[in-house]
Amino acid sequence: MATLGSVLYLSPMVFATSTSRPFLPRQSHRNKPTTNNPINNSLKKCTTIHELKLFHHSLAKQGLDNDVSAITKLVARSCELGTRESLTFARKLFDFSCGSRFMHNSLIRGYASSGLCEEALLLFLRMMIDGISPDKYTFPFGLSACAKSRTIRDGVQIHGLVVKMDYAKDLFVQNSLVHFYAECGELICARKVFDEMPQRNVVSWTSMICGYARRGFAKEAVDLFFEMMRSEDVRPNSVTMVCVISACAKLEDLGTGEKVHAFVSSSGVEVNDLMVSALVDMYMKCNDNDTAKQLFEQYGARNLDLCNAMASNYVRRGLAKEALGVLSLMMDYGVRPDRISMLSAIACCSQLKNVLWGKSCHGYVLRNGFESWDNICNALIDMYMKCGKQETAFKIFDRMLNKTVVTWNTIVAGYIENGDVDAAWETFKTMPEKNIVSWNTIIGGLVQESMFEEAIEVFRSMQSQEGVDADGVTMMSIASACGHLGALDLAKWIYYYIEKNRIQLDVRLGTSLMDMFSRCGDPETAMSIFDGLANRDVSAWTAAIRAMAMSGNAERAIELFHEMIEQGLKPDGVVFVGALTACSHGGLVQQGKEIFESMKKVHGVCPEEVHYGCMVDLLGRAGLLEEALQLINSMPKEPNDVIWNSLLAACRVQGDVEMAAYAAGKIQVLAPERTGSYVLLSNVYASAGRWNDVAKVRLSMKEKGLRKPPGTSLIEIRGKTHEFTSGDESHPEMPKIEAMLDEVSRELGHVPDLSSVLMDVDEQEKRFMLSRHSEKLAMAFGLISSNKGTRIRIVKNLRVCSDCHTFAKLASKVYNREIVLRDNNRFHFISQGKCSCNDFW
DNA sequence: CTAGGGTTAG
Repeated sequence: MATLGSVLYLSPMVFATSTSRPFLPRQSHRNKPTTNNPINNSLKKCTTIHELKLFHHSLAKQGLDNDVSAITKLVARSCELGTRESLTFARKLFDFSCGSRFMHNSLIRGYASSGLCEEALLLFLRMMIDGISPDKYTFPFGLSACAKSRTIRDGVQIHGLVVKMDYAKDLFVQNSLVHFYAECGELICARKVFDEMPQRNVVSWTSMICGYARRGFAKEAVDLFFEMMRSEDVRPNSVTMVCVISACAKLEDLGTGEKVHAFVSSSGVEVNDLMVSALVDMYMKCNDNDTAKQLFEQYGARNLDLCNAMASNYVRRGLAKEALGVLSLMMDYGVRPDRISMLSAIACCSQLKNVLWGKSCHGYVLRNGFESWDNICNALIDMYMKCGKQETAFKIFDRMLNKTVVTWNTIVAGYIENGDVDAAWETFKTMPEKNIVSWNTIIGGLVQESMFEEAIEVFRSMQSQEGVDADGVTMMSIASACGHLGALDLAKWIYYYIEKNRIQLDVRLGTSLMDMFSRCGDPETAMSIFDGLANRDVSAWTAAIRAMAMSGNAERAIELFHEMIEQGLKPDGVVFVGALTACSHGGLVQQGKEIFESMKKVHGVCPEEVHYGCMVDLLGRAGLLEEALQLINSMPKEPNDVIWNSLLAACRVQGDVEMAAYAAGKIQVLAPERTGSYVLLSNVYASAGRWNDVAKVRLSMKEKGLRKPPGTSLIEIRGKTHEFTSGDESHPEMPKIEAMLDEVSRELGHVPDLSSVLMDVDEQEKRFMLSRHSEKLAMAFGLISSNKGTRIRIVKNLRVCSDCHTFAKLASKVYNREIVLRDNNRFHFISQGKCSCNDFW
């Protein structure tokens, strides 16, 4: 496959600099009657400003340069070309001549169609001052200028004039009004004009349908299309079809899209390039790649618009390679990329972080004069920022005349991509305008940097101070932040907030919420969200499996896994991690083995390191340490530290000192900075009473400058989060907490498991240190400060210690409390003296 | 004379 980069360098013919193409108005599908007038015929042959000027010369030579009819025709043709130069030329002739109504109309139309809307409206005004009244042609041109430039005030004035001058019954004028109001976002006004029309033609319907579709009312657009099909004898044409197909694309509803497509095939509406592109775009947006590809192959890669639709959809999904493939295939056919193609191409370079290709795109942009377009500049800034070339990005940024909110957002996102949250925040604070994407960018950046509380704080100020409404993307970030904090009250509030504000709960948001509730220890709510999801993809099923696995319900997790396959979904690497983790946590050795075996054989998914890690967990838990070691040695790739750590953790539970030392040795070579392995190893030695070895491990940690990070536990009481650090006695309720701890150990007969203390100190000291573990402090605080019978939820940053685990089980029985303890590895649902982990973690 | 898809940032 030729890459974009290579084609850019190797095909000078394709990439030769072009003169900017004249802005020709779209061809009418009707054939215009040919005239035999010699002036008309020779004017028709003029396609450049140069030829028009020559024609003017020849008129002068014949003494016809004062002939009103000839000059009028020349002006009209000049306006039709629609380039800046031809319009200037037309204006000169216009200013020297009498300026008939027809000539005014021609010029207003020319200005409007080439985007010089202000000029068009000024001329409209001057025409009336000069006492030439507008006619049924002037109004559509003027309204089209207002629609294009979104100047509502002027358009409304023109509407008033239409009524006053009694043109309100003209079909063309009415259609123009519908289009104008719709384009300016005044859909209610547009609909009012539309509803009051005594007769409507296909343009009326199409304008209204298109207005809905473009303003985000895709459902209304599709409904109106079907209403048109039912009620009137008006038949849709290809323009109507393009509009309604694009509405289906925005709906992302395959069923409706297919219905409309079926109609196209049966109705005999002429299929043109634009319709095929719209269809391909629709199928891609509805996730039906096969049909999209089929159409793409059927209609060929020579179609610029079609390729653009394919490429932009690939980029949107992060498939940069595929997008570049389509574009280079297109270029192989000799089709030159336009600005839309370049938008996709630059976004590809940005995704691939390939600044070399990015630069050649930049060159092509400059050679073709695309850099005057804001969107192209935004894409280039994004590309240079993501490639770490901030200076180049800012050069483009400084030169931009129309910096929009998108431009600023691009800069903020660029900083975040480079991990510079401070710069992102400074830019965010000072940018002249913010929209929901700006907020989502900064909130997402904070979450990415693990600044969860800060993210939630920004989210709160976004609504309370700025009055900005959150959307689904905001909520996904916030749900992720909340999940990391493990704060269930907050999670419930977030769920409620989404319902209250009618934020659409699609699969992606649903999956985020499920993970949030799982991580907050509420698998029931996670599953109820899953039950309510309409279109479950593999990620959604994975979240459900994870929820069940986390809560210790391994059997249900495996059932879900099989149900998913029965429904015809293709499992990916991630869902296997979920299923295998479930087996491991639930001790389902045989099923775990079967699933692992089936990965490659049945489902064609190659097991990766994580999957081996799950298997080592699974075997180790069952006491099959030798088998686990064999599996590690049979791995196709060199095992990493995570896998050895799984074995080490298993050795701790099984009390296998020798293998523990072996595994720890491997980890210390592969990842010397991992403190966890030292701690686990010293745990093993301590359990075996080998204090000399414990001391050695501690000494070697000290030599390497490693310290065991302090254990911290979080507990949420009535919406407020309390943090406890191991040994920290600064909490204001400390006397009560101490009393509670004493009560448990004295009266409930809790015998401290002194082997959990890694230091060789005297017994009393050990006892004291144990009693000040962060999770114990948090549990004691939870017992005294929450209502009887309520669950106690604690989030710990490290693995829970075995003495604290025993303590929790005892407390759950004696005080009749459920305790949910989340550590850095898994959940412990503790109730009536039992834990969902079956004492293995 | 009036209507058209794809358009960068999260």
